Amino acid sequence: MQEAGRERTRREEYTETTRQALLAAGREIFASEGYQAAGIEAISRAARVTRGAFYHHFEDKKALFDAVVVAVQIEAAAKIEARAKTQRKVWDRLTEGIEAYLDVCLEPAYARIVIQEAPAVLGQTRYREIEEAHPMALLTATLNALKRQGELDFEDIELLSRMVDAMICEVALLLPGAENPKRLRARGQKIIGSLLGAFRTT
Amino acid sequence: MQEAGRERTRREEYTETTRQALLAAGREIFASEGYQAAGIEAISRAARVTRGAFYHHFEDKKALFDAVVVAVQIEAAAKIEARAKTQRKVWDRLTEGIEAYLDVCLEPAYARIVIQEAPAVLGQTRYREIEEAHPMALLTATLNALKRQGELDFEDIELLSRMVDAMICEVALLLPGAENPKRLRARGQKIIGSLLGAFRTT
DNA sequence: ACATATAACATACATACGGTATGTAAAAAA
DNA sequence: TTTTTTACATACCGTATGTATGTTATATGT
Repeated sequence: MQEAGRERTRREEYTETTRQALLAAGREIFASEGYQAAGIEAISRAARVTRGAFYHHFEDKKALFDAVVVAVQIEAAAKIEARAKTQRKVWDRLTEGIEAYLDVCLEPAYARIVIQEAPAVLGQTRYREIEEAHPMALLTATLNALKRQGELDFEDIELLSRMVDAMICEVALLLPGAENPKRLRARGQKIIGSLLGAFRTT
Repeated sequence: MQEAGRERTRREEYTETTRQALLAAGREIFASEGYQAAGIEAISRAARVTRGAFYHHFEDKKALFDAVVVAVQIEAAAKIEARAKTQRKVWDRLTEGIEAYLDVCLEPAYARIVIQEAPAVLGQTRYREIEEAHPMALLTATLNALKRQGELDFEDIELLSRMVDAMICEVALLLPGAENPKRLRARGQKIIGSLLGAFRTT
């Protein structure tokens, strides 16, 4: 049995390290090969362990994928928040945050793992659960702040957030295949801006 | 060798029938079990043939899924077009079409096969190819008509269509889990309407 | 300090599923 | 009538997931 407030043992450090290795390997291979083509054997080898170790740390393949998505989303939210914080006025934070979100969505790993595959692999409900807890929480919070300040007027901020989120992802998925990405991005931002503008009061 | 303009033989009718049976079975089982869980064996059994027949008609599992998605999308486009045609003014056709599109997205089979799984299974590019050819073509055409009539002003109608499409799908995916679907739907339509309103000139 | 238990893996095995190669019967073509 | 082709069925193979069992090092209790 473990004592309550005990020091962290070396062994625990090791295990945490291998767990992280599995997570990192999964992230890599899921991003490059896709969920289905990513073999547990390959992931384990990349983490320099056997499949036994894998199944010791994760229930199954889906569980690893879930963990990867959560990790990626937490990271994304952090990046976005950092960028947003560079602005003082709330409305500027919003536009900066959207900009940052778009940049994140353009990372190939994020696009493939989170946007393209996660909804299908984890199911809509679980996917939204993760999304709501992390990157979308920022959007919702910012829009709510604007609403409290009387700069924005709409009943259902949660829904408005989702719509903006959907539009950002749509633009992000379109960008890699566009013949003029800069222009497309500008136009996309214009559309998103127009939507928000429609509910802007000041 | 086959003659050029020859009559349709009974045998050809039979083969077409089994192909349709496979397609129908695939549609059923993909909708209820999802792509990954849907076994080719199960699909073949449901179509009352063996796996040999399956592989005679389709290259592989993905090919069947592709065919199913195309069929579903063609059907969807037809439904939407029919509903839109009930209106005379182009702008009313647009809103009626959006309404119809939402209804289609709410069918569980459509939501699962087309919206949730198709992008991941077929890949973004192929998915968009199908989407562009069928249900989105209507949206784009209508918006372009409005633009020509001078009722709508935006440079990139294609992009605007995609945005509206994304918003509709977002609402549709949110609806089944909502505690007040009617209200959510109304609010969603309001947001979409606001976006279009932002580019409306008249 | 020593025995015991448990955590962190490795190994081996069972199973299932996708895909392929081959076989066959009926119908169309020659 | 023979020959070929089509539309399947059967048999088989490889691979990937998941599970059950073994092993070793470390932590714990006496």
